[in-house]
Amino acid sequence: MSATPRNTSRERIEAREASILDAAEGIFSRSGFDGAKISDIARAASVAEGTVYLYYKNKRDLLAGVVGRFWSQLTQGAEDAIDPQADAAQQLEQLARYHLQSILDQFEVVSLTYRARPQQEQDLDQVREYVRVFDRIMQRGVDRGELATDTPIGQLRDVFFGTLEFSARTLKLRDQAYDHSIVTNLLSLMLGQSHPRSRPPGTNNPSNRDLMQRLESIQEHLDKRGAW
Amino acid sequence: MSATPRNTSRERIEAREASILDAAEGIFSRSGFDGAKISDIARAASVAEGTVYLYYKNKRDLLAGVVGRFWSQLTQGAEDAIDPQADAAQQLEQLARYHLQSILDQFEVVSLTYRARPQQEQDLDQVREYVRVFDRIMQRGVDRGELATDTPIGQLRDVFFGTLEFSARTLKLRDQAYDHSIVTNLLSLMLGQSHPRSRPPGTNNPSNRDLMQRLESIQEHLDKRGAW
DNA sequence: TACCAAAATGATTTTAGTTCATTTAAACTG
DNA sequence: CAGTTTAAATGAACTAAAATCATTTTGGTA
Repeated sequence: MSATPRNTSRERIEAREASILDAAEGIFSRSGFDGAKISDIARAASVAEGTVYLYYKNKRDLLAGVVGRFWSQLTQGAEDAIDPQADAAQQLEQLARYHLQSILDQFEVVSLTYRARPQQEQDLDQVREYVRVFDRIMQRGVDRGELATDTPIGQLRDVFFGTLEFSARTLKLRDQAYDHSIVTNLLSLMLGQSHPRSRPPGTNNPSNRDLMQRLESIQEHLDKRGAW
Repeated sequence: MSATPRNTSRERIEAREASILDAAEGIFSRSGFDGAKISDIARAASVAEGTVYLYYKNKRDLLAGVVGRFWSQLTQGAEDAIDPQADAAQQLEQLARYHLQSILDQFEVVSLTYRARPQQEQDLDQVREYVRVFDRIMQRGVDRGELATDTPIGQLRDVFFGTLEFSARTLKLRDQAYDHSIVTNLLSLMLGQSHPRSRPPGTNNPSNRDLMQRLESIQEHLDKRGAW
C-alpha cells in the first residue's frame, strides 16, 4: 500500500513538529526556560517564529511538549530495560539503575519538568504513566507473593523516585558520576532486609539477632567456666 | 541606649526590604514566577517599581531573596523543633514531622526553590544550611554509638529529604493532608529495623518468641549441668 | 493550468522587565 | 535652624522578547 498524499503531508507535518521539539529541547536544556528565546528555537528548527505558534500555543506549551516527549521515551526505555521473567526485586533494581542513569544523562530536561507543571494545573500525563511502571512491578510482586500483601506501594513509590532524584541532584552538584551503591542501598532499604553492611557493635538498641548472638556467647562462656 | 539616627534609618530600610519580600512571596506563591509581575509586587509592597530594583537587581534575584528567607526560617524552626536531649531516632522523627508539615504548609514556596537555582549557578546557601540540621543529628547519633559508624549519612540525607518532598507532592496532588504513617514508615526504613508491620516468616532476624525459647533451653542446659 | 485551502512567514503589536533622569526625603554641618 | 550634601524613591521611558495576524507561499486537487 503506497502512502497517500494525505499521509505524506501528515508525515511532513509530524517531521516538522519533531524538529521543533528537537530544537526546543536543545535550546531549553542549554539556556533554561527563561534564557531560551523562541527566535533561537525557530532558527534552530529552520522555521519562522510564527510557525512555532502553529504547533504550540505558547512557550510554556512548547516546554510541556519537550518534557512530555522525554517522559514518554523514558517509559518506553524502562519497559525495554526490565526483564519480564525476573522477580520483583530484580525488576526493581533494573528500573532503579535505568532511572538513575537516565536522569543523570538528561538532568536538564528533568529539571525543566518542574517548570512545565506550574502548580495547580493538571500534572503531566506522561509522568503519571511513567511511575505506573514502578506500580506494576510492585503489584506483580505482591500478587506473586514476593512482597507482603500490605506493602505500601504508594509510599514506597515516593521513597523510590524521591531518593533517586535527590541522589542524582547531589551527584550533579558535586560533579560525580553514577554511583552503584545508591541503588544497592536504596533497594535493601525498600525490601526491608535491614542494612547490607556489617552492623557495628555498640548500638544501644540491639536487634533480636544481636541478643541471640549475645546469648550464644554467654552459653559458651558458661560452658568454659564449668569445665574446671 | 537609644537608637541612633543611623540605626533608625537602617531599620526603616530593613522594614521596607521585608515588606517587598512579603509582597513578593505572596504574589510569587499565588501566580508563580512567570505570572508574577514586578508591578503587582511593587503595588502590594506600596513602593514604586523602580524601588524594587534598589533592593534586588532583577526578578530572579528577588525570587532568590524570597526563597532564601524561607529556608532560613525553616532552619530556625527546625532547630527549635528538635529536643537536644533526645536520641538520634527521636530527633530524626521530630525533624521529619516538622519538615513534612512545613513543606505542606508552604508548598508553593518550596516549588519556587527550583526556579531560584537555575542549574549550574551556585546553590542557595540557605538550603545547604538547612540540610546540615539533618547531618548534625546523624553525626551526633554516630558519635554517641546510637548509629553505626559506617552509616552513609550523605545517601540517607537524599532518602530522607527526597522521600518527604515527593510524599508532600503526592499529598498535594491528591488534596490530602499530613499523613502520620509517612514519617513512621520512612524512619523505620532508614533506621534499618525492617518494616514495622507484620514480619513475613522465614527471615533471619529471630522474634522475641525465638529468644524466649532459646532462653528456656539455656536454663535447661544450666540445670542439667548443675554446676553450682 | 488554475484554483483553493492549509501552512508558513515575519513585520507588527503587546507585554512586562529594567533603566535612569528627576524628585523627594533624610542626614550632616557650621 | 538654614543650607548643603547624600541617599532613597519615583515613574516615565526604554528594551527585549513573547505572541499575533495580515499577507505570502506551498501543495494537493479538479
